[in-house]
Amino acid sequence: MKELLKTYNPSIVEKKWYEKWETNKVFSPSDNSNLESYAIMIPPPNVTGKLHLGHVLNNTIQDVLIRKARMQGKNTLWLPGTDHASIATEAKVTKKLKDEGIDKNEIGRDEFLKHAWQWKDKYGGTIINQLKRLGCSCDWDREKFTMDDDYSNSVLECFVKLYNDGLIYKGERIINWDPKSMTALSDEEVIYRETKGNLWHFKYPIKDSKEFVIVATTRPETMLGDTGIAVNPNDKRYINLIGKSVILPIVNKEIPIFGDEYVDIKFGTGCVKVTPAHDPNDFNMGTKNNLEIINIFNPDGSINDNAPKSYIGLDRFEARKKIVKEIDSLGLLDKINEYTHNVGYSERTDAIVEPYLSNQWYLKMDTFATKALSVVEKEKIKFYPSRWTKIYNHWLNNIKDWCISRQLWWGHRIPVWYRGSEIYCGIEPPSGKNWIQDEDVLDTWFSSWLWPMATLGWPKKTKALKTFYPTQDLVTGADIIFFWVARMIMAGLHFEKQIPFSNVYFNGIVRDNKGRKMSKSLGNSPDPLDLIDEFGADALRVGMLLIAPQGSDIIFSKDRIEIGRNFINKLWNSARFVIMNIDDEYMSINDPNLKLNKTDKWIISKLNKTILNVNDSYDQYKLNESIKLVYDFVWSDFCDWYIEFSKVRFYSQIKTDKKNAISVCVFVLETILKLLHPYIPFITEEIWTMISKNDKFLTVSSWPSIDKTKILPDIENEIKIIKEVISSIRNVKTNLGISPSKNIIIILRGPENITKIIENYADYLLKMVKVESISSGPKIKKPSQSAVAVVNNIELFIPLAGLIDLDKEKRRLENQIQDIVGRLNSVNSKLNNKNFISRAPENVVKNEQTKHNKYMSSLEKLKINLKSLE
RNA sequence: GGUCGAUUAGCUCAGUUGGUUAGAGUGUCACGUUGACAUCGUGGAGGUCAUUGGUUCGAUUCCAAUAUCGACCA
Repeated sequence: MKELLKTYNPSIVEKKWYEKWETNKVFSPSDNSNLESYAIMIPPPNVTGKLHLGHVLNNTIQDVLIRKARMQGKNTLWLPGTDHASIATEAKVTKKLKDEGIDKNEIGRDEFLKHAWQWKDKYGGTIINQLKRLGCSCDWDREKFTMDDDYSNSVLECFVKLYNDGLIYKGERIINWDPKSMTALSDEEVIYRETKGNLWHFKYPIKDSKEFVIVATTRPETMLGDTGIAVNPNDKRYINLIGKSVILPIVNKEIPIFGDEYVDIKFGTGCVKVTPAHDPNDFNMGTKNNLEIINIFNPDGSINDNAPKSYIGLDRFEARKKIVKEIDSLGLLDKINEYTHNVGYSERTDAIVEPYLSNQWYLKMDTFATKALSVVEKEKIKFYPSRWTKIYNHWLNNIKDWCISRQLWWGHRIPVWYRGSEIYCGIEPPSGKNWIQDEDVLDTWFSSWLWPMATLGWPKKTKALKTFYPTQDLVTGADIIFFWVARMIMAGLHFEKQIPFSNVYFNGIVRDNKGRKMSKSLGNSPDPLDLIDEFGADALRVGMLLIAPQGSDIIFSKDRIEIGRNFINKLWNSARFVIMNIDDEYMSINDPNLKLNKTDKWIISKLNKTILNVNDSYDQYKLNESIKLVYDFVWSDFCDWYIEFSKVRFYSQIKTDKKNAISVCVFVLETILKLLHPYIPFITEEIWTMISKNDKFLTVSSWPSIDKTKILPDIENEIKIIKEVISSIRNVKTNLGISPSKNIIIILRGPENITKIIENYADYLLKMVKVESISSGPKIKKPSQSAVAVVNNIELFIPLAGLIDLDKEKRRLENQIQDIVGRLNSVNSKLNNKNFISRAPENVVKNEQTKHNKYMSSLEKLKINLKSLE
């Protein structure tokens, strides 16, 4: 007999199994297999990032899906990797150098990149090791980094193809400029937040007049670049001003007043200062009305030498203060209103984004968008939850060209070469001298949109690509639906003419117990590794998933992980009990010598039902539901009832009884381990090794099959009656203050077909609720001073002479009567309604009538018994 | 401002062709340890299913409006 520790200790077990799995390459699929393929590409985290709870949720879901597919016998690939996160990484390296007194621009591009690679080598890999601690079953041999040589080559080839197809162009436009990292951003990288500010009203003197126009602005500093004043031509207040001009204060320059219907008559004063170089709407008005375009900012957000001398070099916010002060001193400040408006911030650096006229590379999006819309509309790609489809559609229907160039060094350098006015696109420079490569790199998402293909070797026609592309499922946060999901769909359709995946599961956001997002600044984000150390990875995984309904945000607290740990411990102890009792060779479930009794058939029936429901839940990507089903089966069916039933046979004098019971226990436990393995891989593998005769890893064993012929409603019903009898006796004992260990006898009055069934379980009633003897009969007399329970139309009497407290028993019966009366009222209100009888479906009416009869019968019995106490 | 989602027990959440006086875990109360587990067992209390209308024989479920919260977009 083996003896296990009373409490499960995850730390040693988890380390041991991960090493064994890795050494034995159980996570590595074949590129040459006839089996059905199943692949998931990890959303690559930032290479120098650290694991947070969001990653835990996201990657646990992927691991659950991949482990189940693997057990289902598919050729299963979960491909891991990381991305280079251009802006964030460059900012970190720049800061590190600055702290060491090194200026990035002084050391130059090549030297800077050496430092960046050192940084990557130092911090890269941290998150990969953390994923291993979590139990992720990725094929680590295929790990990719978006700046690996082969991957980089894929990105550049992609650029060249698109350039040659005329889909990439360079253009001068107003873009979103991040003055902190000094690069252009795409529209998606700007986050708008409501920000308290002011609406400053300035008076601009009208030329050759003593009058003014009043303009309102949230950004006074931009006035240095004003080149016109716009009014709505339908605005009667100002119609006579069109064609005149104003003298721009401070700059002292004449600028025209013109009419443009774009101006909102109701907003502000109805007069708009126009700064074409620093506002997209002004840019449109400016080009339409032939205004001068004056850029007044340096790339770092300071004022350049297009401004009056005293402003040159000032930071934009310093300049703002100075402008307001100077306008005021000129007597031209009309008023200042408080004003809350949306301000754009850089997603990566949180700097206020500056609209900035700049020459950038763009990708034309219209044809990409049309195709990407179509595959989702036709449900070739499905979203879970489906509501994200609308958001996806809306974005694609309003899409603008994608600004893909970034003024950074860390990333894929744009493969375009210049010589004088000549331009050439290619990975290698053309022959001849003096070709200079474009200085910019590509947006990080321009590399990760190729992720499902380039990780498999695209554009080379590799075996891996043939075997695993298209992939099946993608699991990601909805916050990158545009950045990444939509663009992968575009890239897949354009380059491989195939969707990159069939299903997209959007996992929710992990929040703290006050509902706030986890963030570094709030310090409300626990380190997952600490949680793993404290509770074990299995507990963390199952704790998170139990509270993670499809796509909903989850409120995190340690309590949840304790629930996970408690479940792990419960499973451990149920296994401990089974293992302690394997002192003999147990039988296979298919052994003809195995004799199943009704409790065996019951648990097997429940088990098959559970597998059926679990499979259904998986099919709908309801992973919280499927784990809950197994959780309930393990705890409420297997542990609470089946194991308790089995103890009767474990301690029986008949040897075959024990052998039968332990055989079924082992079978059910093995199946439980299989069902739970995707969720809690470590402990299930550990227990599997201890009980299974099979020397294969659980990780690569088979997913349980269903035998519908073993789902037996009659048996389930019979056991239900027995459970009710047992619960009723417990209820009587507790409520009357009788010790659970007190032996009792019971007397059953009612139809013999039912009372006989109950009598068959005498051994169980003795073991579980100390029933010494049972007598029964349709008309047997109720002993005086006995408690009563009504179960399935049977009166169950417990003689308690000298022990019974009549008041307590009365109260108990009155409570039960009250309950039944309530139910009866509800049924009667339906049955007394003629419309219900005539219009409700027959089976519903019949069901209500059955309930009515049942309640009436119970009520009658309870009432008589209550009366007999008086 | 537009679009979408949420609102169920003290707390965290389940609950689909509309039909059970609505379920779980946690917390709470009482009781309980010589044969798996106190990270446990047994029994109890606890809900006008946000509000108001509508559809229906019947609404937690479908529809509309309102309130509150959240997300995305402008």
